[in-house]
Amino acid sequence: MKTNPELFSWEMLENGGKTRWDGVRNYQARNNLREMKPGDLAFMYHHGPEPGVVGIMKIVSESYDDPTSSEGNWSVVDVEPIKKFERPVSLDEIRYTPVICILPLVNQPKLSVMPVSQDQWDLMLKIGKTSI
DNA sequence: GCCAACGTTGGC
DNA sequence: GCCAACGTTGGC
Repeated sequence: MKTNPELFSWEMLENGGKTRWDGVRNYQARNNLREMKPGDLAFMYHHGPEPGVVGIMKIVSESYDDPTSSEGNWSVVDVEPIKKFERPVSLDEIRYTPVICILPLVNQPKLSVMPVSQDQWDLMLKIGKTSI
Protein backbone atom coordinates (compact mmCIF):
# COMPACT_ATOMS: atom_id res chain seq x y z
CA MET A 1 0.00 0.00 0.00
CA LYS A 2 1.62 3.21 -1.20
CA THR A 3 1.63 6.47 0.68
CA ASN A 4 3.25 9.88 0.47
CA PRO A 5 5.20 10.13 3.74
CA GLU A 6 4.78 13.89 3.82
CA LEU A 7 1.05 13.33 4.14
CA PHE A 8 0.99 10.01 5.96
CA SER A 9 4.18 8.26 7.04
CA TRP A 10 5.05 5.16 9.04
CA GLU A 11 5.81 7.41 12.02
CA MET A 12 2.36 8.95 11.83
CA LEU A 13 0.80 5.52 11.71
CA GLU A 14 2.78 4.41 14.77
CA ASN A 15 1.87 7.55 16.66
CA GLY A 16 -1.76 7.44 15.68
CA GLY A 17 -2.49 3.71 15.89
CA LYS A 18 -5.50 2.44 14.03
CA THR A 19 -6.03 4.53 10.92
CA ARG A 20 -8.48 4.60 8.04
CA TRP A 21 -6.73 4.08 4.69
CA ASP A 22 -8.79 6.47 2.63
CA GLY A 23 -8.54 8.44 -0.57
CA VAL A 24 -8.01 5.59 -3.02
CA ARG A 25 -9.52 6.70 -6.35
CA ASN A 26 -8.47 3.96 -8.72
CA TYR A 27 -10.81 1.08 -9.45
CA GLN A 28 -8.20 -1.63 -9.50
CA ALA A 29 -6.68 -0.41 -6.25
CA ARG A 30 -10.17 -0.20 -4.75
CA ASN A 31 -10.92 -3.75 -5.80
CA ASN A 32 -7.71 -4.87 -4.13
CA LEU A 33 -8.82 -3.10 -0.95
CA ARG A 34 -12.09 -4.99 -1.13
CA GLU A 35 -10.24 -8.30 -1.25
CA MET A 36 -8.73 -7.59 2.15
CA LYS A 37 -9.94 -9.29 5.32
CA PRO A 38 -9.36 -8.43 8.97
CA GLY A 39 -6.10 -10.03 10.07
CA ASP A 40 -4.42 -9.72 6.66
CA LEU A 41 -0.98 -8.16 6.67
CA ALA A 42 0.29 -5.49 4.29
CA PHE A 43 3.43 -3.54 3.54
CA MET A 44 3.57 0.22 3.73
CA TYR A 45 5.51 1.77 0.88
CA HIS A 46 6.77 5.35 0.99
CA HIS A 47 7.06 7.14 -2.31
CA GLY A 48 9.10 10.30 -2.74
CA PRO A 49 12.82 10.99 -2.41
CA GLU A 50 13.65 7.62 -0.81
CA PRO A 51 11.11 5.21 -2.24
CA GLY A 52 10.82 1.88 -0.46
CA VAL A 53 8.94 -0.48 1.80
CA VAL A 54 9.16 0.71 5.37
CA GLY A 55 6.90 -1.39 7.56
CA ILE A 56 4.24 -4.00 8.11
CA MET A 57 0.61 -3.19 8.83
CA LYS A 58 -2.38 -5.27 9.75
CA ILE A 59 -5.80 -4.87 8.20
CA VAL A 60 -8.27 -4.57 11.06
CA SER A 61 -11.62 -4.11 9.33
CA GLU A 62 -13.65 -5.30 6.43
CA SER A 63 -13.69 -2.80 3.57
CA TYR A 64 -16.37 -0.14 3.90
CA ASP A 65 -17.52 2.98 2.03
CA ASP A 66 -15.01 5.80 1.92
CA PRO A 67 -16.52 8.62 4.01
CA THR A 68 -14.22 11.14 2.31
CA SER A 69 -15.95 10.68 -1.04
CA SER A 70 -19.30 12.31 -1.61
CA GLU A 71 -19.82 10.67 -4.95
CA GLY A 72 -18.62 7.50 -6.55
CA ASN A 73 -18.22 4.05 -5.18
CA TRP A 74 -15.01 3.98 -3.18
CA SER A 75 -13.78 1.84 -0.33
CA VAL A 76 -11.41 1.98 2.62
CA VAL A 77 -10.04 -0.39 5.22
CA ASP A 78 -8.67 0.31 8.69
CA VAL A 79 -5.02 -0.51 9.34
CA GLU A 80 -2.74 -0.75 12.37
CA PRO A 81 1.05 -0.62 12.61
CA ILE A 82 2.67 -3.98 13.33
CA LYS A 83 6.40 -3.59 12.82
CA LYS A 84 8.84 -1.20 11.22
CA PHE A 85 11.40 -2.79 8.92
CA GLU A 86 14.85 -3.20 10.49
CA ARG A 87 16.00 -1.59 7.30
CA PRO A 88 13.77 -0.31 4.52
CA VAL A 89 13.72 -2.18 1.22
CA SER A 90 14.39 0.40 -1.46
CA LEU A 91 12.65 0.54 -4.81
CA ASP A 92 16.01 -0.19 -6.46
CA GLU A 93 16.41 -3.38 -4.44
CA ILE A 94 12.90 -4.40 -5.38
CA ARG A 95 13.52 -3.57 -9.01
CA TYR A 96 16.71 -5.60 -9.25
CA THR A 97 15.61 -8.62 -7.23
CA PRO A 98 13.89 -11.41 -9.15
CA VAL A 99 10.50 -12.53 -7.76
CA ILE A 100 9.70 -9.13 -6.28
CA CYS A 101 10.71 -7.13 -9.35
CA ILE A 102 7.45 -8.16 -11.02
CA LEU A 103 5.38 -6.28 -8.44
CA PRO A 104 3.27 -3.60 -10.14
CA LEU A 105 5.07 -1.22 -7.80
CA VAL A 106 7.89 -1.12 -10.32
CA ASN A 107 5.96 -0.06 -13.41
CA GLN A 108 2.39 0.84 -12.56
CA PRO A 109 2.59 4.21 -10.90
CA LYS A 110 -1.16 4.60 -10.60
CA LEU A 111 -1.83 1.39 -8.71
CA SER A 112 -1.53 2.28 -5.03
CA VAL A 113 -2.84 -0.98 -3.56
CA MET A 114 -1.64 -4.29 -4.98
CA PRO A 115 -1.47 -7.95 -3.99
CA VAL A 116 1.76 -9.57 -2.80
CA SER A 117 2.39 -13.31 -3.13
CA GLN A 118 3.64 -15.41 -0.25
CA ASP A 119 7.04 -15.79 -1.94
CA GLN A 120 7.28 -12.05 -2.46
CA TRP A 121 6.27 -11.43 1.14
CA ASP A 122 8.90 -13.79 2.52
CA LEU A 123 11.64 -12.35 0.33
CA MET A 124 10.76 -8.80 1.27
CA LEU A 125 11.09 -9.66 4.96
CA LYS A 126 14.39 -11.36 4.33
CA ILE A 127 15.85 -8.38 2.48
CA GLY A 128 14.52 -6.06 5.14
CA LYS A 129 16.08 -8.26 7.85
CA THR A 130 12.74 -8.37 9.56
CA SER A 131 10.49 -11.07 10.92
CA ILE A 132 7.13 -10.85 12.57
C1' DG B 1 10.75 19.46 -15.82
C1' DC B 2 10.49 15.18 -18.22
C1' DC B 3 8.72 10.81 -19.05
C1' DA B 4 6.53 6.02 -18.74
C1' DA B 5 2.42 3.79 -17.65
C1' DC B 6 -2.14 3.58 -17.88
C1' DG B 7 -6.91 5.16 -16.59
C1' DT B 8 -10.66 8.17 -18.20
C1' DT B 9 -13.26 10.82 -21.36
C1' DG B 10 -15.67 11.76 -25.32
C1' DG B 11 -16.20 11.81 -30.50
C1' DC B 12 -17.51 8.89 -33.98
C1' DG C 1 -16.69 -0.66 -29.78
C1' DC C 2 -12.64 1.91 -31.20
C1' DC C 3 -9.36 5.23 -30.52
C1' DA C 4 -7.20 9.82 -29.82
C1' DA C 5 -6.55 13.17 -26.41
C1' DC C 6 -5.82 14.22 -21.99
C1' DG C 7 -5.02 13.65 -16.92
C1' DT C 8 -2.71 11.50 -12.93
C1' DT C 9 0.84 9.05 -10.48
C1' DG C 10 5.28 8.87 -9.18
C1' DG C 11 10.35 8.03 -10.39
C1' DC C 12 14.19 10.48 -11.78
